[in-house]
Amino acid sequence: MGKTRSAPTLNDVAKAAGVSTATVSRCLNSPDRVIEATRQRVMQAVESLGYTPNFAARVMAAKRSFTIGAIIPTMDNAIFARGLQAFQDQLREDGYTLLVSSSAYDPEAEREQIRTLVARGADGLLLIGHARDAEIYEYLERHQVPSLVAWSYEPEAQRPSVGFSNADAMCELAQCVIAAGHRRIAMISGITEGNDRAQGRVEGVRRAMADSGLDANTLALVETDYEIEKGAEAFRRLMAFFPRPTAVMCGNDVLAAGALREAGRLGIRVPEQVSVTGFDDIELAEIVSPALTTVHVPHREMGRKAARELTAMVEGKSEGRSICIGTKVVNRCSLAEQPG
Amino acid sequence: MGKTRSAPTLNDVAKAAGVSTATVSRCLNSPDRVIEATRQRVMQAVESLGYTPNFAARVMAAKRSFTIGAIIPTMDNAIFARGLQAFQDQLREDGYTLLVSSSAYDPEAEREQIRTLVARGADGLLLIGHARDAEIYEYLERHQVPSLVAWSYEPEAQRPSVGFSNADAMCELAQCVIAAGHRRIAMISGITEGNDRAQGRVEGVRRAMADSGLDANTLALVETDYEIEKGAEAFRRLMAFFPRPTAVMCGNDVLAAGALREAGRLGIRVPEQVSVTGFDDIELAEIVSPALTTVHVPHREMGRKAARELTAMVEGKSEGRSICIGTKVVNRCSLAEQPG
DNA sequence: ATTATTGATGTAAGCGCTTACAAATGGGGT
DNA sequence: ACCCCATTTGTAAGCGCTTACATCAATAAT
Repeated sequence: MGKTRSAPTLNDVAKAAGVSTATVSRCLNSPDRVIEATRQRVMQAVESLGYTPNFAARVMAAKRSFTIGAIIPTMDNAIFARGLQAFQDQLREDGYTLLVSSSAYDPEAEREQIRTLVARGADGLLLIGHARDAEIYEYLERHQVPSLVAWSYEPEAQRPSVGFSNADAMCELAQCVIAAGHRRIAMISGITEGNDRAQGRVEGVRRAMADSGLDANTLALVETDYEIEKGAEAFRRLMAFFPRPTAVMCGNDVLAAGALREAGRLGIRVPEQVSVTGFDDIELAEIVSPALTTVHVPHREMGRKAARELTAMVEGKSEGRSICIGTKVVNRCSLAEQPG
Repeated sequence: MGKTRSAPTLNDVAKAAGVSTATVSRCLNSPDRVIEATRQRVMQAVESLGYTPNFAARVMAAKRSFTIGAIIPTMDNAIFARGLQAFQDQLREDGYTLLVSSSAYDPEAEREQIRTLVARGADGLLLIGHARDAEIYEYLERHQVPSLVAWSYEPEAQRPSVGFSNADAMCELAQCVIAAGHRRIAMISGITEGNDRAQGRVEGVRRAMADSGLDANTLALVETDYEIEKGAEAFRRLMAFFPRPTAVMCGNDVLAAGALREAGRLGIRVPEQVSVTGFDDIELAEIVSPALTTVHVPHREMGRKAARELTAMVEGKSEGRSICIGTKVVNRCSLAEQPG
């Protein structure tokens, strides 16, 4: 005891098994190219030495990492959690590993992360939304790293994407709000700059208003970060407007949860006095009271499909298609008929 | 146009700048070992070629990755989110990158992830809780990868850890519950097998009961996964007990949120009829109604301190100390005096 | 019996980087 | 003028792995 062994290498295994490094490598990567007896001997050695291949060396030699990178705007709340989990599950099934990092909604940080992930040998990248410098795509092309956009679906964009039309989905919800008799509509949106999902959602509300003969310019709009407290703050501001809005549509469930909380603090009853809606249908939507009327996004489906498409691209089996995911309005309790 | 350039290497930069690869490498890694004029010329070339160092090659040559790995039991809910975010922030400040993966509370998966992270060249590892095979620690030692345990503090464990005593913290909360007059106490715990945090929390409740002269064996205990719906289910079962418990202490806020929701569905008023408590004080605790009385864990502080300690270990500046983080009970609305 | 063919294994050339060491350069100090 | 030392730069040896190609043995075909 006490003998300081250091980590074994391919070479050590080869020696122990009495074969060449090539054979060991083959045992590990394409076992069927090696005869049974040899393989057993090698695996034996691998086992007893407790050998783990050095990833960096492998990537370097094979120019393939079986790693997919994903850059999401935030990990702070659950917006991306479920979809990403499904993405990862599917990747794992197909033999890939996922590396995640968050950009904090900062384009500069995102660029940085993309470079990092590529430098780390990611075989493909999952990006959120389309808004992004062309230069980045050039960089990816140069490094021959395919990328797929999720949480957004724009068939006319040149880039492949897996997601849904944020505008259409929100428009549908807005139509429900209008159908419930609301005329003084307000919206708490995420920051729209550089965020096509947030933009789309605002656009959806405006479109529904215009379609119903309402003046889209009367939409009381507040933009803020995706945080519960920010949602609360925005709601308070909106409630000071005159005439006071009767429905507050939120850019996502997190903002809506904040709005609900503030309503509670202000003694405003939801939905009796003011209706509130969300977007995403994350777990939170069912927990708050009243439970949120929101847009359900099939995150798991989106995640899995994105994974399948991206690996197909990585393996040269697809040029990169765009896939549309359906959303639907789910009616809970936070939206009610506008009284009077 | 159309000319397919491929990613530039150190060599390309060296040629473009008219220096050797060693000089370029030095410009990038220890700029002060290179004279100003040369450095400018090199940086110029780096810039114009759009060069990004190949990470795998760098790790391989330098045997240092400036990457820290963290394996957490789950990403599904927010339990680890805030602490991990702080951990990452601090790491970044110190020039490290964080790689996260989740083990889904499966020891086998955790072992796998640890190997993966080490193979990827992680300089250090953050692990959650102490319960773990000795073999794993041997493996880490052999690969000379320091590791730090978080979310738990056990000075008598040989391994360094940053966290708090789960038992003490829960005991304090249980004392509050008992002080409020509750005698029929129930607990919804996470799965305790292989989870020292969950074990500690149960132990804390038992200890408080024993200390107050209650029979710890009368604790009605249900173990379940950390999911809202599981918490709800467990709560329902507990409410069928006779005599019915007057206080339900939950192993974390997520379970408590589920309990609260089920109470609503069953028409049981909290805290008038039954008190409910949580643990962690994640955002959720304030959102649910009634807001949860829970144990506040300073996640950010824990994350930052863990990061500092682990990097110190990686850099050979520390042998691995254990750091204790203080928790405190926060009184909101879900715990009330036991009537009668 | 001889040759072509197939399959298992070995040989060795990198992959793109860091770094020990060598070489070159440029002052002081004498 | 000479030597010494410090500073800057270059040379080249790996890091641990994969894989194209060479080799070799065994079997099938002639």
